[in-house]
Amino acid sequence: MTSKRSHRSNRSGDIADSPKWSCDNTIQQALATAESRCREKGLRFTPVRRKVLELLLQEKKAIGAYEILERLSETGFGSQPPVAYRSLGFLTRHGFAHKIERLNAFVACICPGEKHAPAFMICRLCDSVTEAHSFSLNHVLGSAAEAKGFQIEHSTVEAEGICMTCVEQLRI
Amino acid sequence: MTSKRSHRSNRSGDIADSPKWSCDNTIQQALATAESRCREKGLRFTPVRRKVLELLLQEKKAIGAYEILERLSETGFGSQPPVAYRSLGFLTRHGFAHKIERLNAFVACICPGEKHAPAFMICRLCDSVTEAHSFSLNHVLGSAAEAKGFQIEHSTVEAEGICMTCVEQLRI
DNA sequence: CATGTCTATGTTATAGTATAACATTGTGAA
DNA sequence: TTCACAATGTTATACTATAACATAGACATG
Repeated sequence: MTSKRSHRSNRSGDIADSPKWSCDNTIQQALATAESRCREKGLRFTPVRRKVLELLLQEKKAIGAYEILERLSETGFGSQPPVAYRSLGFLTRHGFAHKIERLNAFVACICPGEKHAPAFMICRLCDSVTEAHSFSLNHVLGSAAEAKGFQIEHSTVEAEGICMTCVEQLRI
Repeated sequence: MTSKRSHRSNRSGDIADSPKWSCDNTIQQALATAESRCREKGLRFTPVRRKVLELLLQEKKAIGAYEILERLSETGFGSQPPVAYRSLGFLTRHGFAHKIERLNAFVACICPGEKHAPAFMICRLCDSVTEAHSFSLNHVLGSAAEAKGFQIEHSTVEAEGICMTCVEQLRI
């Protein structure tokens, strides 16, 4: 593949790629939060896991396991897929990151360590992924399921379209 | 992988696997409907495409592209991945089938050829996939997006859990 | 401190999912 | 008929993910 993902990025790659969205401060803060959440729960927030979360936090986009892996190995960690997948598994299992199913890629969570059923907005122009929480969405989904006698254990809600920033770019 | 999917099927495979959920009658009817929808829209409902849809209609579960491919080639069609992927692409693009992102697998659509934003209920015990339509769900999702200035073009809603039948089995 | 146990990391190998690119065939309009 | 285009078929390869086993750390217990 010249890849679904890279063709998605053709437009405005300059916008999405260069300026990191969060300042280091925020990232360090998020990492510290994750660390204490882990301590509380008796989980081990090891160096690889921390590094993977840091990499995710540095991006506004979702990143694939192999891109993570590449950056990990540049930093001296192992260079084989399980190294990335295991940390990603840990982070997603414990609510520090999410997998975006439509992209086979991952994002940091904005409310780390909490139980929640988020919805994601994926911009097909700038590739940004935004996490949203909607009580009513989950309520309605729950009702729809209940009506069929279905017990939801995990929900995936992903909307693809155009984000506000890109919509505005188009109007100009 | 001994595979996520095959381990998912360990329980009650007997229930889900043997009896096809729809009688041939219904399947033939669905195929006929698809055929006329295609005619209306000037689309070509070719033999491979028909066969793929038929295979999907025969299952209550989602099936992977390679499983489809295998059955296709047994029936005399080509045996290489694009053969399956192209038909699946056609069927999903035009609303005759859906991809279940969490499973990397496909299901026939229950309201073929219509524009709609379905939600799916995936049973982790019997692997059944049920399509549901909820106006309010889409409404709420749309509102949540609108609140962020996001324009939804396509939505993916997939709930994983336990279906009514399996819940009842557990209670017995 | 020694030791056994459990978790995490690292590696090799391989399975599973998907598409690019090009050759060939079929279909329909001019 | 012939041209243009869509569909099918094939080869080759890219991308995503996990199994299985070896090694190394963490940590509780005697």
